[in-house]
Amino acid sequence: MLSPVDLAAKYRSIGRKLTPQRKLIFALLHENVEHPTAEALFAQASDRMPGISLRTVYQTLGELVEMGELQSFDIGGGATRFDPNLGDHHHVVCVDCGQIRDVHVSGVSALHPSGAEDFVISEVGVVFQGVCSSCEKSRVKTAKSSRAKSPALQAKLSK
Amino acid sequence: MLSPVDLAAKYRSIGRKLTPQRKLIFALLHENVEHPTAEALFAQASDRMPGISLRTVYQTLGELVEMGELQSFDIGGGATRFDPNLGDHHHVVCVDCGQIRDVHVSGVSALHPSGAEDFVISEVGVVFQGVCSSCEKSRVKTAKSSRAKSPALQAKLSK
DNA sequence: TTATTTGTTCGCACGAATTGCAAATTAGAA
DNA sequence: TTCTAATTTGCAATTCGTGCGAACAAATAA
Repeated sequence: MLSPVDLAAKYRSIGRKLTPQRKLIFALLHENVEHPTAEALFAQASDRMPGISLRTVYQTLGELVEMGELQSFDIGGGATRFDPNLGDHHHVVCVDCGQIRDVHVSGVSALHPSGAEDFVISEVGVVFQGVCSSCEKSRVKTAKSSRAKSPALQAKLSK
Repeated sequence: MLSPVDLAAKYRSIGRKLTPQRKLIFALLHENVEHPTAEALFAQASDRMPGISLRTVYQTLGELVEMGELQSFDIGGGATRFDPNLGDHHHVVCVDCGQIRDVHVSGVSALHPSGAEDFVISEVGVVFQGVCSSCEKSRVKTAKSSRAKSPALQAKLSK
């Protein structure tokens, strides 16, 4: 993570300014490991800086991504997620509660796609889907009643 | 891929009907390897069946996913992509033109996330990002002029 | 065959997530 | 302190989907 001084320098180097809003958003991103959405960051930012605009949050996030100081990704759910972790990592998602966690995965660089020989690959992303332990627990209780049927059948029956 | 007869049977088995609209959408999905969005399918469907509703397309896609006859995924760009390929496969995306291609990747099941020991993993998805050969070619021409600078700087300069 | 029930399609309104634009502010250089 | 370029904001407009109710269609019962 960049220090405030370095961040200011980085902004200056491209003719931009490190404003209080930018400083706050950058700080919030690094205090947070939940891969927040823009709206979530806006909510947090509003607490510390009442009046900050959602538009500014979007704008700043976009800039940081462009500057290479932030990663963004989509994994369903509609909203884009942001991750200040620039290191080599991947993600695990709980299909139940939606939490996203950074994980390390070895062996990823050894993966090679067959059927894309004409591509020059620059990045590889791995996403694991599963159920976290706390969701698994609450799931057990209702397992017999609600999870015995297929999703399609459930949908039909629930009408 | 399910034959029309099997698809009808599958629909019947859950008390639903294989309507002309459903038949068309299913067929279009299987004629298409571009992982279309709902809107794209709607456009294609409209050609063959003028008057079909976008609402019906969304509805049918949702059903097929629920029935396990279709996969859906998000990889940025806003719209959900649909893939009728139910086999074990992954995706490659061209960051330039946006094309998405199915690829086979061996060794995926051997990947294990460290930092998520409390998760019960059910699925793993791998997405490769890169540039396809045709984009690579058109890229070369403008390489010296536009790609020598960082994205951030380019953005600034293009104002 | 006609009436009835049940499942579908469709149009429309609404909601969430973003982005474009122009006016009002503010940070920094001179 | 002054001035200029960079920023922040609010608001309208867009895109992607979903909820809902009315009009339709298909299968069934009478």
